[in-house]
Amino acid sequence: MKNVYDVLTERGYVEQATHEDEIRELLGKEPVTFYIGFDPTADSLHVGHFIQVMVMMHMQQAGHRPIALIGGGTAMVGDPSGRTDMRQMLTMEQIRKNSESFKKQFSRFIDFGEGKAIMVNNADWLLNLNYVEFLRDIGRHFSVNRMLAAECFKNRLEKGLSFLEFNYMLMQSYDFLELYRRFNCKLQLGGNDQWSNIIYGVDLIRRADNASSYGLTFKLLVNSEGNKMGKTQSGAVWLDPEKTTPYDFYQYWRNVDDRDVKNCLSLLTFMPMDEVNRLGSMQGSDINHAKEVLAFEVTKLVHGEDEADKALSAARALFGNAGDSESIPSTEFDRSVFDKGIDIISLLSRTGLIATNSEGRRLIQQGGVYMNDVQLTDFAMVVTSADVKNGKILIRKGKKVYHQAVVK
RNA sequence: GGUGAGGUUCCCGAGCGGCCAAAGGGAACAGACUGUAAAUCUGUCGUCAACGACUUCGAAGGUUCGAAUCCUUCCCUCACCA
Repeated sequence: MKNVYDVLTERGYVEQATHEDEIRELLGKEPVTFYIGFDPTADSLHVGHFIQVMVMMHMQQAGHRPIALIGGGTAMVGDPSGRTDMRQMLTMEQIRKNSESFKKQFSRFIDFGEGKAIMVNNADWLLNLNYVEFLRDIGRHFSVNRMLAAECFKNRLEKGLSFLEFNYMLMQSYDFLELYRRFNCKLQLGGNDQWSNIIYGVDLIRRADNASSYGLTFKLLVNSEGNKMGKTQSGAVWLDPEKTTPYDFYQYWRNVDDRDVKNCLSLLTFMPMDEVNRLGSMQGSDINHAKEVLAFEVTKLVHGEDEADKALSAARALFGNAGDSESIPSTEFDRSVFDKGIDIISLLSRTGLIATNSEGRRLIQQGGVYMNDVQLTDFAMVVTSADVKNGKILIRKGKKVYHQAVVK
């Protein structure tokens, strides 16, 4: 069997490693317990987290034991890495709720059965630390001079960094030490923005327990222009179907830039690499096929095959002419609404396609709204039962945002 | 605690008594072109019962016919000093 380190490298996950050769050797010869931390700063994981989860899945498949660490304690502080300003502080209650959501989502991807994986929350050990004790045991191993030189604080030194956040690094390092002691966890993985935090953890384990540990970071999911992927006008692309519908999720991947297709296939699906290479190197409009595969595969992983099928089918119905349009996002309306008639602006507003009435008028004036594939020109028009086709009205905003009003 | 510089519409950033719903850029949205791609071009981009009205320039008061612009107090940020 192929060494998982080589798999991760080949697929393009790996960015930096503390000890490349040792890690590779270790992963090749024995099951290794490793961890990745996730701070519950929102009520759902998003695609940025998903790439980390993918790594965990690869590792678990190779026989290693993942620890999914939920940062209930560290979220109280907030990681300053790569940020230009301080995070909004979360309340205990929010963090607790978010942690619960994370927990559920992890269980969908990772097998937590009998010793195969562990889920922990660092709130369990961080929240009850004694300040002075912590400073004496842990704090003494940290050099402020070195910390200030760390990449992750760089722009914060210009913009301002509170002592609260400055401590984040110590807490994360302490997590690693704690997991090393509890579970013999010798390897910490993370996004490349975590590099500083990780190497200080490795350092701490050496200083405190005189033991070796390792760190490995992964590429962040960025597009060909270097911008973080997984952001849309309406926020992040979430894994929670309530927050990002499977259809929208599918569409996000269906619409990636040509140049990102290969990278996404390799990072976000389990497709064999020769297939990834074949699809990723398609040229011209052929690459649309590869995008369809990408969207389908990622949606399948996250939402299951049923949802992926539905999304694929809906997309084909709307953009081609095959497939059925069942699972296009929809809003239900009472029959009486159309019997009476409803002005188009209110209709758009109730479907959530527009945020304000002005936006709706503008859209129509610009020719950006279609009803049953007919471009609208009059924003004062009234929609009635006569416009209902087969119990629904298909509304299109712009070129590719579809919504249907379903009559109940 | 002292001194200095600041807080402007999603972001960056001009404006410093009327011509300001506020330049410019970015993001975003729509149109054209396309392949549900990119690039490019055009338009839009506070709200509303919309040729007008209303609410915005950290907060609250005040001066003025008139304030984002001046004054007072307060809150916050940054820099240097302590």
